[in-house]
Amino acid sequence: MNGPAGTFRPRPTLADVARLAAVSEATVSRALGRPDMVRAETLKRVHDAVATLDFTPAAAARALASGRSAIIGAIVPTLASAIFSRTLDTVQAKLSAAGYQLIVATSNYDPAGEAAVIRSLLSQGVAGLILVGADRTPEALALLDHAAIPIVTTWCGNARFDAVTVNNHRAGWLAARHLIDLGHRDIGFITNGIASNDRQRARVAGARDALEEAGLVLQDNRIIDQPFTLAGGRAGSAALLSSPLPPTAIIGGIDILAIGCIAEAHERGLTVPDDFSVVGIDNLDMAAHISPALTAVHIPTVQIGEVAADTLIRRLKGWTMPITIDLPVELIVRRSTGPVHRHRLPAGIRSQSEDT
Amino acid sequence: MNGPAGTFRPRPTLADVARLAAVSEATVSRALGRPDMVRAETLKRVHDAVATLDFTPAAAARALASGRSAIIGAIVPTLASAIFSRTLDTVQAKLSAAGYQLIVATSNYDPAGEAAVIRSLLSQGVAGLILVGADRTPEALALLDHAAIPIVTTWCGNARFDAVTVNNHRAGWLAARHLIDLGHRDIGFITNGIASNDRQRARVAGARDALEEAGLVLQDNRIIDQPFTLAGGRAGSAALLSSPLPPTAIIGGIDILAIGCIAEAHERGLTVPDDFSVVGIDNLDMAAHISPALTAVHIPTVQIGEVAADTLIRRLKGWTMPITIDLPVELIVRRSTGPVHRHRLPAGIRSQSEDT
DNA sequence: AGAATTGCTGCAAGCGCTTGCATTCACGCT
DNA sequence: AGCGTGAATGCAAGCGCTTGCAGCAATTCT
Repeated sequence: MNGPAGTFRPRPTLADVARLAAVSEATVSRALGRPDMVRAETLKRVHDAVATLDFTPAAAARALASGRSAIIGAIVPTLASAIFSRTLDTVQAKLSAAGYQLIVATSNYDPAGEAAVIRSLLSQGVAGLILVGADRTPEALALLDHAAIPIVTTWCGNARFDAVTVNNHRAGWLAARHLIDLGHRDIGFITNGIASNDRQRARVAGARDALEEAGLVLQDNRIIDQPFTLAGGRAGSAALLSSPLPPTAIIGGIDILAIGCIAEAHERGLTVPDDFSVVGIDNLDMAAHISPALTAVHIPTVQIGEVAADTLIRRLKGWTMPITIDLPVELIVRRSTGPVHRHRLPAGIRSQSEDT
Repeated sequence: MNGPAGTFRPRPTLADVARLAAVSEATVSRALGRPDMVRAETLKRVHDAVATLDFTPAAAARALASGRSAIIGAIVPTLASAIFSRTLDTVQAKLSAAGYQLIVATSNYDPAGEAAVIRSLLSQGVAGLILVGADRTPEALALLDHAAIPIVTTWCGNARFDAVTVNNHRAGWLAARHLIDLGHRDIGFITNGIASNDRQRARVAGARDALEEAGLVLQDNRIIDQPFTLAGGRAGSAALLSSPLPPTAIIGGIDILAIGCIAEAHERGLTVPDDFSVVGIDNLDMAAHISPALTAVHIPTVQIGEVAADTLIRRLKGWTMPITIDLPVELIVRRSTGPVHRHRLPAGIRSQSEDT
């Protein structure tokens, strides 16, 4: 289409190589795929022919004939989030090093959309699939079960598939616990799409549990649903701060949301953590560099990608034992959290009205 | 592998559908691909059969038989940068809506690596390719020319391929010009890999030209090479600031670098823009929300993705006219730039030593 | 009414590989 | 010398689809 016209020469095929090397196609095929099956001298002839013709096997033909393909699919909610794109960067690198290609598709956090995407990746003949989370429609599950290919879910998992998980519940718990230890009694949580996002659901639940262990409670009106953007974080914190008795600390279900809170604080002339504390979950690179540096629960995204890719590759090589690998999360305390400063009614009194 | 064993049932094929619908395979194929060629009643029978068998055509077979594939490739330097992953997010969405799959691969900013990746995508039989930049090894170029598939380059381009570009030179120029207008005479530029990164090269050149138009010069020691990370931005600004007579303003070749500069300023107790001004190029979401909000040249990444995908799709539909679309860049002035404050030697005197 | 269209459908030949099986050949053994 | 053995190669049958061409009715035209 763009190349110089007239010079068109069709791609060489196996047959061309075979002819040039004076062997059968079968031998060429084996020379390429199972070199141990051909005599060294023949191998060399084939390789020479391949080189002079600049032959590259047609993946489609290979896939059709062998029933195997070298392409694996990944479905993430979005690529526009550093979280997933970082993970995919690693996945891609690992896969590519192992000779696989990566097809990526996005679901936009929509379970029904995910099912559709699964279907189309499956029809593409992917050899394996990397998915995010364990929430899935029955249709998607049926598709997956029927596919008979290795699948690994990331971030969250269940016994159905291999999984590389992270304890999201604990992430929420750590965030809340840290705040409680600092004396916070009233904590807001900005999150998104709890109904269909198991990671967020678990994080909120973790925070709630930490609070309850301390005899406190995460009121429903302290849980704010906002899009996963800085603006969402700002709007969420604005909502929280505008309540008559605002929380003294806010947890962002993801770092971006937490960073949005800090931005909103700047905008309002409030200072973090003196006016309120903020903790994020993810620990993006960014977290350490904004000011105040963000206290955050670290989610090892890069490792998730590494391990997920490794797990998939192992499966493709014949590994048969189901496996789920849980990667540790860790609280990184920085400057965005501090002890409660503002005058607040003592918790004992407030609880009268709030416990009902 | 994960599904319940024993229930294994091979994927239905065209033949199965044909049998069930009591028509020939050819008719099924046409019913699926060119419905206008099939009588309405037949069409319905086929569709029913497809539905009851839950048939999905095998992409590999289709590709092999037809010589066309529905998968297109994108090669970006990295997925770990918001810039490219945002663009890909759009590309993916557009492509998917048009019935194409997206294979992504990364080159890690390495031209030789890119050539290898191009080769493997080509052997995968991609129907089209989206590339970043116009710098390319001869090997890659040969591969591309020979491939005879539509190709669109993004960010930078040349007449060889369709391109969706952005005037990187102007981006650098705008950034520098803005600073010059504010009275800055000595400007630092943090960038990376100019040798093999045409976008950065153009941005630096743009800044240099703006300076020269004003009778100033961008000294070589004011151009700092650092990795494209926040830490790189910090290190770069640290280097610049540690010179005996530091520049009064710094341009980050990408926003991340500029944000790193601001982080470094905070760390050092300096304030931006009073102690020095900072401008970025990209205008990430983040830019508006950090403090001080970053003055930046806006690069329309989302639109680049949109337009690139559209261009490719149009080509795949038969469009034959070479096209290059240049998208506008724009300076967004925020709070990270201001007039020169610090006492500096008057430009006239300094120029004695610096002009040589 | 007969010929020429037109609209649908089927036949069958691949697309470029892989792979089970048969064949060949060179050894080493008895 | 005869034969089993194993290694290397070739033969040929697909893999699941697409598509040029032919066949056949139903129309339309003269």
